[in-house]
Amino acid sequence: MSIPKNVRIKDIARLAGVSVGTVDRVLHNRGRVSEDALQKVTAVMEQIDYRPNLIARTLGSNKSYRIAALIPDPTVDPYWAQSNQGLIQATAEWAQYGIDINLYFFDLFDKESFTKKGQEVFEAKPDGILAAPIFFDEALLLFKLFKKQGIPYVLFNTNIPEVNPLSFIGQNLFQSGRVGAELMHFGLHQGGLLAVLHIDEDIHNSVHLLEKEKGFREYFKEKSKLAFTIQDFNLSPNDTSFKKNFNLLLDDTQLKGIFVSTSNGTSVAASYLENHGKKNIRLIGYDMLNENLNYLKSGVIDFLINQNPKRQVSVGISHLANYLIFKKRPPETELFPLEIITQQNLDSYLGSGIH
Amino acid sequence: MSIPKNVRIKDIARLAGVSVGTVDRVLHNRGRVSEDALQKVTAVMEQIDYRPNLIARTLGSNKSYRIAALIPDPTVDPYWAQSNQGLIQATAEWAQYGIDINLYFFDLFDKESFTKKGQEVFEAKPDGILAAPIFFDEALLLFKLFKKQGIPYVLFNTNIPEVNPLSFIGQNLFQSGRVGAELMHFGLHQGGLLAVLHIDEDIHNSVHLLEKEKGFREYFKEKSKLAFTIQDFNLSPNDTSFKKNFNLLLDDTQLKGIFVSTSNGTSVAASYLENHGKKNIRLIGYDMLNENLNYLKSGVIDFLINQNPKRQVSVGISHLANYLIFKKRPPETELFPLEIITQQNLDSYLGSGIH
DNA sequence: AATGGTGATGTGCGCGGAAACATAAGGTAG
DNA sequence: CTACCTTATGTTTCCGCGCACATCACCATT
Repeated sequence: MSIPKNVRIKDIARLAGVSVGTVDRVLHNRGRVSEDALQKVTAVMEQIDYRPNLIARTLGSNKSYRIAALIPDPTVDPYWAQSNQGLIQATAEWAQYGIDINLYFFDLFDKESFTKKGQEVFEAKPDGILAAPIFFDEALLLFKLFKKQGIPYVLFNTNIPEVNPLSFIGQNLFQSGRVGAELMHFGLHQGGLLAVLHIDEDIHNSVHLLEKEKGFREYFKEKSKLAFTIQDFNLSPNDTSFKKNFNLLLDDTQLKGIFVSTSNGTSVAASYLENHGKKNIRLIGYDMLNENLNYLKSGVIDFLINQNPKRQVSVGISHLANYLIFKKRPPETELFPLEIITQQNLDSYLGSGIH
Repeated sequence: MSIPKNVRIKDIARLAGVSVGTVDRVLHNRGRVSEDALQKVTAVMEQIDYRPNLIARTLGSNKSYRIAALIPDPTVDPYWAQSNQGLIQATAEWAQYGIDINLYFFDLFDKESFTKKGQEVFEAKPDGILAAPIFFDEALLLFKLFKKQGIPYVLFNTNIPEVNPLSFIGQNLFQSGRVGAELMHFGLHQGGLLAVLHIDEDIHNSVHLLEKEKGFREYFKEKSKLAFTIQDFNLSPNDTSFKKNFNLLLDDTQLKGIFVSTSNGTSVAASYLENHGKKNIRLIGYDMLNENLNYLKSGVIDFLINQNPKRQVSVGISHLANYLIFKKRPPETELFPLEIITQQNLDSYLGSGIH
């Protein structure tokens, strides 16, 4: 076994009969290199697998980068609070590599606030951007601007393929609906009514919630031999008729299961279900928010599908940082596994450092 | 917002009024420092959050470390083949940090082979060891030896707390059995017979398989309102009576579900179940081996619990490498999440880079 | 008093790459 | 022909740390 002592720029220079400066210029196409020298260097390069020492590169350059993070205000929403946790963790992790993360929080229910904070990001001229572009039209405009400026951005949670982000991080929502359906189906041995609830204060992400519903419906159409009716409800917890409508639904003797498409909605549904006292209704929802975990432990919620907002963010930052420091291109889209959380595996998820 | 320009050793030296050499000696408790100087330096250290620049440290030292990996021969077993994948990946990942990984494969069914390969590792005097110590007694002897030598070792898959590894990476097997039971229970609406199968060519890890069974049984005792009989079987696929026994089990009209405690056994059980043609028997097993995945896709297997051998190894190497290079102590035990794999979330797991 | 030992402290080099800087050759305009 | 610019190329410095080595003060031994 030969020891492939890592090739250095110095080695290439020696082999090509030029100086390290020239090799450096060739490697970074900085020009100012004669045809002759370029030939010699590329010839050597082709024969040798040169992999620059990233450690040395980072140390030398000693640049510092500013990344702007544009997410909904974490103080008013537990889901986005988890994203923010990811940011805090990433800040600590990347500080010593000269990555500085600046936070821009916008109001989850106010499109104008998104645009305003987006403007602020623009004026700050960061070296990279991580964002949850939950308002489609506004985000479209904003990121076309960033594209023109050549500032790289990574999107998470919600994709906007039209603006061609450096990378998108999230989940396959359609498939996520199918997983929900599968879990639901697994526990049922007779037909009946299934409810798909979109409980949200706002309708901005209705398109995405609908994806989950479509997957949920498709699975049942495709797989189930039993007869199920699937009804969907768009509810806002602020609505006055919310309580009435919900209890009406729970009164239906045919009701067998509830699938909630939002993380915050999951615990709302759970609280109603618990108060109503009805047993044997399956409840499947999203995400490891504290309230959800309590209902999972007490058995009101059967399954949670984990979207892992914290890790989405931390991977997003990591992609940006690697791109800025090491010029390493991240995957165009990174779809997270659709993790299934139950009463019994919950602790193992909480305990593992990854979450 | 003040910019906390990263503190360097030089800064500490300046603030404490000593030279960088002295600071260095204090930081690494190398001694040869006067009480006076030590006071001054520690005083500064307490006021300042010094975090050494790992980049510079690695670059400068430019040491190379040899890690020995002691695992069962991956060519004869798909489970250990996945572990080996993790090793291959880790080798590439850590090469540029000067980490050299040497492989030592032993025969999964031969204790002497384990001891022999262990001896070889010992003679090679590596800087660190990653091992799957599946033969308890032999491993006990071996690692006491390494402990005496002061060579750090990380264990995975199977723990031997008696030898105090630098870190153990694996899963809570008891809880894993509970998860299996929970999933089983979720799909059943009437009592009957449940079988726990330990299908293994060998009995070496019987203790660990038993942990899973204990968890499985406890869950049902604790949670189920229906009447279940749980029977356990120790089977070896090489055994002549294997086929007969298995079909006898499947003929039992009371049989409602099968829980297989081993990854290789899972597909064996699945093949018998499929051939027998009996429907509505739940099958739950372990790990994303190719054969298992096929049976999961075709619906013979309902759930797989993922032990993630590949990631266990890659995390193990990462812990060792960080310890050797950066002196960063890994957690004493790192228990992986008990991931639940189904037909519908399978692709999301295969697609995500983590697995 | 000269020598040597010891412990405390400071200095300087090297790691690999990036980039500023220095040098040398060649060409052009006045 | 000189002054000056351009382009190709080589040389040096810097990044932060670890470590080998140099230095120095102090004390003991002969």
